[in-house]
Amino acid sequence: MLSKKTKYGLKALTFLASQKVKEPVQIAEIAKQENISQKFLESILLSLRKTGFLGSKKGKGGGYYLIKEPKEVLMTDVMRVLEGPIAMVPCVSLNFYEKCDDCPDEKSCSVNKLMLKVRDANLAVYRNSTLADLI
Amino acid sequence: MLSKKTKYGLKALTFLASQKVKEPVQIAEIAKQENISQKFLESILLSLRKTGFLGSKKGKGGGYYLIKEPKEVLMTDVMRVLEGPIAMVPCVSLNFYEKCDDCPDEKSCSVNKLMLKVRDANLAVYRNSTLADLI
DNA sequence: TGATTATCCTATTAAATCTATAGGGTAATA
DNA sequence: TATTACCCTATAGATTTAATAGGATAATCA
Repeated sequence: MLSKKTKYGLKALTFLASQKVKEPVQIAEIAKQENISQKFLESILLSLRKTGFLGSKKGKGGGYYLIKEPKEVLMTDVMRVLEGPIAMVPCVSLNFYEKCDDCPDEKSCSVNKLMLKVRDANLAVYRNSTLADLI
Repeated sequence: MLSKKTKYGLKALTFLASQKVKEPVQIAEIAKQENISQKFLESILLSLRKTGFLGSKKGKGGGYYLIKEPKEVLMTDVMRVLEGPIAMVPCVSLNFYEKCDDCPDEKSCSVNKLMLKVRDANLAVYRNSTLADLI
């Protein structure tokens, strides 16, 4: 299942990407428009800022804004920040590789074999999708 | 993340599929060979039996065995039983469709748009994989 | 028949994760 | 200097996952 965090994060990014005027948008505004708990959204936007997707401005007229052009924002990067590893098991993860405790040999592991295919399929989708494609 | 239930279930199915002699295999044997908690595996095998993947035999010489030929066992079916819906959000699920509370219009939803592609990619993998391919 | 074997089934608990909320701090603006 | 709006940590509630406990039931074989 996709976490609410990822769902809300994607909606917020899309919302910002579809703004005509490139001015900061307040958390409250995004939360209201997208039916998201404001406080929860706050923490999500914060993490998107810390990972370089968003910029922010404090005080009156402040809010969040996209740093890059929507077509420059790859879904692989967004998903890794919001949802975590794209692979369903650590032993097939490119960026978060970890060996399984139980499995003595990855080469002969059926789970490894299947999940490798799944990872590749998902990567292909995310690598071919940008924020611009979601609008 | 893939649940342990699914991971163990897949390993057990593969273990049974790779048996030379088609005789029932005891839970304890599978648990030992695959490093799985026996009691946990017990409940997993039970659910695989109830969903028509496995047969069982009680008493001495009893155990679990595959009902179909490995190449007849589709991963789409296995995954839906073990892991649940293949889709990451209910609004793009073929077999477990549900409308989102928050989202007013699926057609214009960015999450829906992206997750539809992901679902299709995953389905393609699972539809093209059988238990025989995992050995 | 009776002892043994192994699955069947329900309930419960422990741990982890996810989602949301609370409450105040900090910086920018007018 | 008052107001606005982001910043940050802590925590609680809910849900899911993983594992365990304990016994019931059915089949086999001596």
